[in-house]
Amino acid sequence: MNLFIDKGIQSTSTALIAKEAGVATGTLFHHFKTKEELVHALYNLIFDSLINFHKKHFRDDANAYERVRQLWYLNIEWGLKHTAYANFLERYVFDYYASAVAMEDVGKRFDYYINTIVELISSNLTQCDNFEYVMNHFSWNMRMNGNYFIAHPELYSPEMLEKTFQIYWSGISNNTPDNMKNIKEY
Amino acid sequence: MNLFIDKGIQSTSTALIAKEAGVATGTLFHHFKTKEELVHALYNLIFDSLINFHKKHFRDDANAYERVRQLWYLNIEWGLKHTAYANFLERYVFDYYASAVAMEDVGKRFDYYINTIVELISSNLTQCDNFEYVMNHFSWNMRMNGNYFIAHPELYSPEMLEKTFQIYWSGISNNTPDNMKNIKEY
Amino acid sequence: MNLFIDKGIQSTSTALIAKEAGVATGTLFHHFKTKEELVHALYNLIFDSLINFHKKHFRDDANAYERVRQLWYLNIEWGLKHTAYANFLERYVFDYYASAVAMEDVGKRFDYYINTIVELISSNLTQCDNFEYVMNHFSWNMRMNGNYFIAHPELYSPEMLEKTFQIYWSGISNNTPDNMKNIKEY
Amino acid sequence: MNLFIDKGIQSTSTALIAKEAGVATGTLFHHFKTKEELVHALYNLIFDSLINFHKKHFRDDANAYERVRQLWYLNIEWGLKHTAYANFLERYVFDYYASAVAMEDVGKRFDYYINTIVELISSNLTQCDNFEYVMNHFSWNMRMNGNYFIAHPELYSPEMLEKTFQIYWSGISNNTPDNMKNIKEY
DNA sequence: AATGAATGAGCATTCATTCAT
DNA sequence: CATGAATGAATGCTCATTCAT
Repeated sequence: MNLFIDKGIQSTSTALIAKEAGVATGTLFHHFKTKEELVHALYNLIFDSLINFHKKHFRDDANAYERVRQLWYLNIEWGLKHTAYANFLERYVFDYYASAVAMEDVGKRFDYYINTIVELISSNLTQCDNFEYVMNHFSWNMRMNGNYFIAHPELYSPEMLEKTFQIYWSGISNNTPDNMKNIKEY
Repeated sequence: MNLFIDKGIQSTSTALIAKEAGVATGTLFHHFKTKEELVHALYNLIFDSLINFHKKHFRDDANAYERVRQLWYLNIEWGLKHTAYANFLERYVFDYYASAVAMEDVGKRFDYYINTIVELISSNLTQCDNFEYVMNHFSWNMRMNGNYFIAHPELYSPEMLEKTFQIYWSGISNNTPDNMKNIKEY
Repeated sequence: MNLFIDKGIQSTSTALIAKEAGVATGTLFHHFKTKEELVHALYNLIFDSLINFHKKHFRDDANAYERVRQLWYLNIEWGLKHTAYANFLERYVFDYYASAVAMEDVGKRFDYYINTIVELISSNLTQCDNFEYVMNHFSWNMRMNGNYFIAHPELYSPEMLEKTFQIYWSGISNNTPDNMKNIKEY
Repeated sequence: MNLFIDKGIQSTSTALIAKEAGVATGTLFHHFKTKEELVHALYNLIFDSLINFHKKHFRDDANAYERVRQLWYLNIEWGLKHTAYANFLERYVFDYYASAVAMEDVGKRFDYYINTIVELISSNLTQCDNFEYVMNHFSWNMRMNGNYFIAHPELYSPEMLEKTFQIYWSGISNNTPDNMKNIKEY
């Protein structure tokens, strides 16, 4: 995992992985048919950690707003607890961006996540009713903030975490401040 | 460029580039000393296109709010005009993320961009006065929206573009709607 | 080794080495990190052979004249026993002439060789008291004669070998012929 | 020539030669069909210089001993006058060692050189009557001494040059020192 | 289950040479 | 005569994968 984070997944050779792991190259291929399978197994391990963290703490009975706030907190706190995991996930997401397989799997296990966004929209709490957009907007902002806190741990505090969520929520929520009503055409 | 977008920069071999370009491999290295130089030359070409688009349309005399809104529009519209350029940039930014050289260069040519954010903060228009955070938050949201419109061109409309900016701005701006004042502790 | 002798070290490709060795190119690089490492390993093997031959037969307790004569004999006889080794060494010495590393290593293991020349000079047996010159003169003449016998094996005989040494010695030595009359048989 | 001396003939690319010469690569091949032809032309130029220097100063009417002494002086002095030429020749001789063509050509133009050695032997002045051996021994010792003076110019003096010849001559000559006492100054 | 030598296609790069201008 | 872009085979080296032990 550390090699993948430091050098990138493609640039890390199986020989180096084996050496770092203290085993022979052949051993790698005894446990994993291909390098990709190894990478995917690591991804699953980490994704499981995330899901389990969510499962342990996520309160399903809260309302949509509270649930989306929970997801924000849980994701970022998990990332801060497991910075290497979070860093690996960033690498993985990018390198396998196009991989439909991974995304389908994510969808299945992220049902509570999806449901939250769906309910958020159907409850008319968001400015935008396009599911994909809201989902995308939520994921990116969460990732951005998680990465930011990992890169600048000294800036982290419960207040700052709450503030980041409020920045997110002020943006997407349906509450229009009065002073935004008359926007001049640019 | 298309190969880089489809397969990634590392995974595109010089042999394939040459074949696609209809020249011999040697010819590549006659024009560019290394593959990296070729990639960087392409990046410069594209970055120049972006900068020139900005220079052509950016009104420096507007206030900070209007300038940040201009940047949002200009970036996204440039991306929609040159989707391949924008896609390449996403690849490049990730693959060379750590490259300090590239970032330094960006900083120098993005002075008007940086100045806008600085003034935004000093004018007390933002919820957060940390330059790096506001900058990061702006860039990511802009990139996200740009990518979103490129992936879903059917959703693009001037109204939708304005809406995405308002979502961004409602988030980061200092205007707190009344109904957000009493946030329950979760 | 044979390829290096026939074509030169630089002009022998790793692909050809592998082919001649009956292995895949990759196998070469499994055993030796670089071509240079392979060449150096071969050199060490051969140099070890020379040193071991010397160690086995060289009588350290003889006087300087007898020791230099021994070196002459041992070098040339080793070359005749291992003509390919000697030929490779000629190639290597030239190609890596400037290589300070190799020369340093040679110096360390050739202490008895150096000591012999030093004592030869300090015993006032040579016409010239410049160490570097005497050393150089000795090495070149020895190499020349070794190569000559390898190229013309039909000319080799114990008498001819002795004669070559006497030609060398008559040149460098300080002696009038009279005091050279009773040379003990080595 | 300087590139060949510094980097070796093979390791100097035609592109670099052209650049150093301030012309386009194509221009090289306009004047010389191949790189080898260029190298050979340079060799001829330098060899001509040597031959001309010999022709200018060589006194054919001297006896064999005096003639061989002249050759020693002329060769080494030419080398000291044209160190780069001499260095190139060393490179060339080695890289094209096996080249029979070059050697044949040398033979034709070195007739006075060959004749000298032949007469030396037939006059019974040498310890050894094998032409090839005496020739080889002479050439190597001359080259060695020439290279030595080029590498250590501070050691050169007319006396030292005479001494090197005497070391050579004491070695190969048939004479007891008594009949070597009255050497005419050349 | 573990090993590590062997594989060979693939990689970025070099370079003598050609040729249209 | 001069140019320099174009060529493509060749080079040293890498690497995911295999397989006999």
